[in-house]
Amino acid sequence: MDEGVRERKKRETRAQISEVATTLFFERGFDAVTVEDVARAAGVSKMTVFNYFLRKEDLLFDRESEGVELLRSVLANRGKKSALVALRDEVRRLVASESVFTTFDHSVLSFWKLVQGSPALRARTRELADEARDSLVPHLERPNADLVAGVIVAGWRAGYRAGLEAARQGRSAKKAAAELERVLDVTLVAARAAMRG
Amino acid sequence: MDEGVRERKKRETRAQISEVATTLFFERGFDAVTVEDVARAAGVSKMTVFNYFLRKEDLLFDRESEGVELLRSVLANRGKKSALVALRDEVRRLVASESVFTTFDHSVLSFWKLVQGSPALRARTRELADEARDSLVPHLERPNADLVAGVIVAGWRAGYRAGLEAARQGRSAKKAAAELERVLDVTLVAARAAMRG
DNA sequence: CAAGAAAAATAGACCCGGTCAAACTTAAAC
DNA sequence: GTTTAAGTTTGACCGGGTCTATTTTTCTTG
Repeated sequence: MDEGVRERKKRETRAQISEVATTLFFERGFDAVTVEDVARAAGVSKMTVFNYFLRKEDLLFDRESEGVELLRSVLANRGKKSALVALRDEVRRLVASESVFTTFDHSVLSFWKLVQGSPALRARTRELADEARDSLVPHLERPNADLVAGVIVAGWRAGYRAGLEAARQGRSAKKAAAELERVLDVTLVAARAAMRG
Repeated sequence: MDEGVRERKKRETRAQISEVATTLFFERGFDAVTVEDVARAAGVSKMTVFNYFLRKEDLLFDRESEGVELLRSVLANRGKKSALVALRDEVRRLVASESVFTTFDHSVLSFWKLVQGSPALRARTRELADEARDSLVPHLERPNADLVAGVIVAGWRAGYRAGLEAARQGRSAKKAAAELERVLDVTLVAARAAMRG
């Protein structure tokens, strides 16, 4: 028995809450929805919500940690490549596979707008960025590892912003993705420069 | 009449509150002190505290915006220098003038410890970093300005961490400051690389 | 100097995110 | 079917932060 009734219900409840919450957030904006609103709409108590999600922001960023997970796995299975090259190659692969195009479609633009509209959510993105940086440091060669990790994360954020901005201006998702790739290429150069010292 | 009783009292009250608050924070830790504690100790009401300081964190970071101010003035009066060189020169000047040494003395180490011990304060430092980045962008040459600003801020943060870490390990403030300067030099190289593309 | 305008401080109620303790419900294990 | 443990709920509580109405204080002007 891999999954009893208990486990199943937990998974369902969690998914239910997250889904309901996301819907409400898009309808009314993050700050205008209280946790109790979410709880009521999900047919559950406020405590239960906080039982599944540590912070209110996690209701939205639930699968955002997948990004950190991907980062980790790329660095873990990089063979003889340097961390920098492995990351660059992964980005190229993503852009080539076109799966990244959906990153800059309309739905993600409104997601971005939602995030930008809430101080708490913006703060959470910053926190996630710092976490990514810290988890990156051990995979980089010793001198200046902290700086290099910071540069990479700064580059990722800048690339993301550039892509979203391009998409916001009505350019195609493909062009937006290309913009992301370009900024990341520049970032790679900068990171290498930082690594040499 | 440049300053009536009204202005003077405002200034005094504000200083009083900030001072009392800082003392309490160092005594008991940021999260263990409530705003009402601060208000009571300052002989004032809670509302008055929030009247002078928008957020609780501002009670501690009151003069932290001086840094942003310095940044602004350096960039404004840089003559023909590039923004990057102007910033590098300012850092050199600070380190040479030894005024930066006090940045890594014991009192600032405990300040740092205080900040690191509180999620709210750490979040605020991240917010300040992003604000600094955004205020930097307009002063940089066009292509990749956003990325370059991000690199500079990442470098500044990394340098600061490096200096504090050196100080924490018992090295002299002078050596810690030299460490900061070294990281910033590397950052300059990386930023230049990012600028060229 | 007196009286009213303007600014600032106060008390108090209120909202929301988040935590805690204790009781209750439900599924698991025997 | 009874015990045991996990999960949920309720309700109280705390602290940051906002709002309103009231009072105190300073400034101004006649």
